[in-house]
Amino acid sequence: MDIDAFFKAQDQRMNEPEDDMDEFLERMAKARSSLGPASFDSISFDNTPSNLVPEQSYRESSNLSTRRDLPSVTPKEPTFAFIPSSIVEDAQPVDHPSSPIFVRASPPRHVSIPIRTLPPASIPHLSSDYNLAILKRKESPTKPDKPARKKTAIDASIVPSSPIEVSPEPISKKPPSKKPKPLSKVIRPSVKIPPVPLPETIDLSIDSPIEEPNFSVLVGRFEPEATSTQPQARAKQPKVRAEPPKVGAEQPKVGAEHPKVKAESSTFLQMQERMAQHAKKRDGKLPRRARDSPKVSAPCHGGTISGDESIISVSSSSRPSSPPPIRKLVKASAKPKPKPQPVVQSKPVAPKKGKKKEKIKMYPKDFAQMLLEQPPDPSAKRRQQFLKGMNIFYTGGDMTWASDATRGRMDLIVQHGGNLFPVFDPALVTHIISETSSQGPMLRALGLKKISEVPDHIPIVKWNWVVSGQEGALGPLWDYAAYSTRIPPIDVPLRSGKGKERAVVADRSRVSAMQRKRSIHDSEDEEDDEKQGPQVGPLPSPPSSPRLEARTDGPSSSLVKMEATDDPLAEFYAKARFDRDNAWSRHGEAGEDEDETDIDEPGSDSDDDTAQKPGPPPKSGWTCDSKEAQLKNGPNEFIAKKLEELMHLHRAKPGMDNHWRAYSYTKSLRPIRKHPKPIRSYSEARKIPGVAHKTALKIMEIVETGDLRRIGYENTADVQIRKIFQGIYGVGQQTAYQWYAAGCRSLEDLKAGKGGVTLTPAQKIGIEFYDDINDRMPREEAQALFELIKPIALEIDAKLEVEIMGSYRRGKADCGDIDIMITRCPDDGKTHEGILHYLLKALHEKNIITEDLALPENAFDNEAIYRGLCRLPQFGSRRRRIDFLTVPWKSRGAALLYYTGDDIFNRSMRLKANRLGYSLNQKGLFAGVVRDPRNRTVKTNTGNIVASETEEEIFRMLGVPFQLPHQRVRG
DNA sequence: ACAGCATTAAT
DNA sequence: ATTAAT
DNA sequence: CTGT
Repeated sequence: MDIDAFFKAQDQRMNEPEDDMDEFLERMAKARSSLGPASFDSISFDNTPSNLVPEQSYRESSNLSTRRDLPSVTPKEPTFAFIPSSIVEDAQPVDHPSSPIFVRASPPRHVSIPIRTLPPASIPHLSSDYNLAILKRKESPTKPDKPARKKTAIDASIVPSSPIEVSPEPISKKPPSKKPKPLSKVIRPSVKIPPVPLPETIDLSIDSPIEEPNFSVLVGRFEPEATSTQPQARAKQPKVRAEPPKVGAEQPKVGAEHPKVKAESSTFLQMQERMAQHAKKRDGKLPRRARDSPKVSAPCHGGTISGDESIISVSSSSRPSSPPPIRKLVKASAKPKPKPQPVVQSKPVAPKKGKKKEKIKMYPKDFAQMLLEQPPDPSAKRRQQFLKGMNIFYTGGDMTWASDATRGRMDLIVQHGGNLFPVFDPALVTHIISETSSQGPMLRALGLKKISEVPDHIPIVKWNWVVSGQEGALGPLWDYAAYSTRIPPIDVPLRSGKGKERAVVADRSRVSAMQRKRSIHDSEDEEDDEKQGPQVGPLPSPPSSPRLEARTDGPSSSLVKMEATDDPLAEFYAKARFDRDNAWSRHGEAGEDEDETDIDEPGSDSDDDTAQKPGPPPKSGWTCDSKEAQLKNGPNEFIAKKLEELMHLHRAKPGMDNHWRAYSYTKSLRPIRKHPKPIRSYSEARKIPGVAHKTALKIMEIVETGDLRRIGYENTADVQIRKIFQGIYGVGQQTAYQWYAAGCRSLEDLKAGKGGVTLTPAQKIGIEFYDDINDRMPREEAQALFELIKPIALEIDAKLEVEIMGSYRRGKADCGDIDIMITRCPDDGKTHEGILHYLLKALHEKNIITEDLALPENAFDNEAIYRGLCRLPQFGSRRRRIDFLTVPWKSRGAALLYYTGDDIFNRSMRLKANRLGYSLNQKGLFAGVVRDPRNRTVKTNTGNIVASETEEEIFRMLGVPFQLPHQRVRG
């Protein structure tokens, strides 16, 4: 598919007025994707990491875009653009000077959105305001039907970071290079819109986390519509505080009197016109190439580039520049490396049509060259020169024209001190940074036939790597490898966490030396651990690490190696453990052992488990199958700790990516802890279930350096703050994110209602007793409370069954909360209905329960849940979280099982139940559940309860060996 | 390329 | 319909 | 992030 097809799709769309937007978006997406990012010129974005372009850049950057002189298009009514989801991922909130709600994506996704017109009919809920909506397109292959993807999902939480600027006059009149006078006007809900000239593109930032992998964004005017779908969007709006009424007078009215969107036909015409223009440009003006220019070194580009710097409309926020040395280098090196890119005469895409400044199409190489020619930008000095000394060859998605993205990145490379190379010169280039992971384009860009032709010492990393530099230090090269098959050399490790300040310097000799070692390492990966040990160590070995030195000293036994760890006695501990574990598995629980060693990954089996019935499930692999006692204090605990830390960081972040990442760590953690001996090699790590390449690398980093730098990168201020917020009862990722986005940075901010934040009652309590709630209580205290409460309950009805569950029941030494289950045998005709109500009342009176967090819908129901805070009636006692739940007698087993946990264990049980065709919840185990094939979580029919009264029953039904509460620890 | 960790009460 | 919680 |  090419651009034509793309437009065609759009056309088509226009001709079919109403109906499904999704479909359209889908098609567009298809068209777009086949187009390839680089060629899709009209949608570009600047990926500038936020830290590179620190804070105040908000205005700066928005200027940038406005600076671009866009042809003034005066579209009729609503115009919309869709943005590929790929550019908005990982959006992070950033402060905004004037309004807390305007946050910039970070790394700021600077989005230039081409505005295209679409038939209004296809856009639901338009208003008179320019705004954004996300159309979530959740369709997944499994449920590709329309019902699944409702277009209703409009999420107004995305706001233009730079208010859409609309100048009274046609844009074309705007003085082009004019320092973008501050956004002239903000269109707000009320601006009377006489056909307002729209810029062809607008710049905006995305502020809220977007979890949907598939979505599109509409830009347009939202019609205030009291539709049912609207409320959401609206609901969120309030939080989004309007910016100070700059627009003042303009704000009059909205809605009704707003000209209804129509004029489709004219819009369409216009569109056609524009497309025609595009076509013309495409055909007529094939970009003059500088391709013929012999050597790269030759600064002979003047000719090819008609015009001055202004032609470049790099979306990056600063002018290109280049440190002198670079130029030198380039020239010096300029060997005829004339591997001209096999440039497919690809069709230029969505050419910028601007009269004043036309963006000249250039090949990446030419653009790079031009960058080098530019006078250094003084402002560049402000940027961290973390790429200094590196000779970088950058390639975008393909070798067609340098897209805005490519240009911006090249610009950034230069600005951060990198020596940008227009062409790949294996002799000089030290780093290859790519945007693509597909080999084809990459090879074309490099002018090579095989990736393996790239000298080993030259890492090929993704752009992400550069972004990582924003954090203060570049990430480990190997974490950003563009090709998993080609692991870049380990770069100079920054000594433990604090190495942040230090920039990585690419010392080629050292690098290659390391690479050599690396190769050895790799090739011998499978070899004996004893031998391997020494080889692992020598890697980067800056003189700073005694540990490494110890290892490099010579052939050392594993014991010697272990000696290098913090605890001098570690070896003995480990040895002892190793011996014990071995003995244990050999003798004691041979059968279980199998069980132990394999994955806790449920999904794997389902076979033998179903088949098996007698005895302990052989080699199932359900987490819940294997008994688990003490898996702490393993020889790899220090590794697990680090990984766990990282996991928590990921968990604190929004987005599915992080979610699964964290989940993945959860799964690998157990096996790692269980690993009987210290992990010493990459291959050894790889063998551990749940540990694949990435994690193995991390493990090795921990083993070798005692630290995991990724933790530092991940542990940014915003994450920390969000973690604090999430510590508040009733606050999760979303809320924390929103609050952060609203400008809150501390609990005080929240209390003060900064950014328009409003707290729910529960949240207020959560803040008030923040520390208490987040601290765990000693087991004894839980017990004391329980023993205090139980009699009170029994006083109300002596036949109640009162059980303490949760971590207490699992025998933990400290408890995060107290879970008390209440039930009652109904044999005598009575139930515990209403008990909870009276019990709560009594406890309140006795000041044991002090605050309520969540009251049961109906405390008289025999199935209710209460959450609150309690305390021992003693001076100085602290608040403790307490939950009461009443369950029907019949469900007590299932409830006990569920509320005893732990959660991982529960999920595992449930998953297994699912796979076996059951469904397990706190009410019982159900058989014959029919699930909606499109959405497995939807039960068409609830099935029949097959077990619920006792835990044993449920275990048995699921073929899981019964485990005492304390054995159910999985997390 | 894609699924994976479920289920529910409360809001 | 979304969010937090187990 | 892992495994299929």
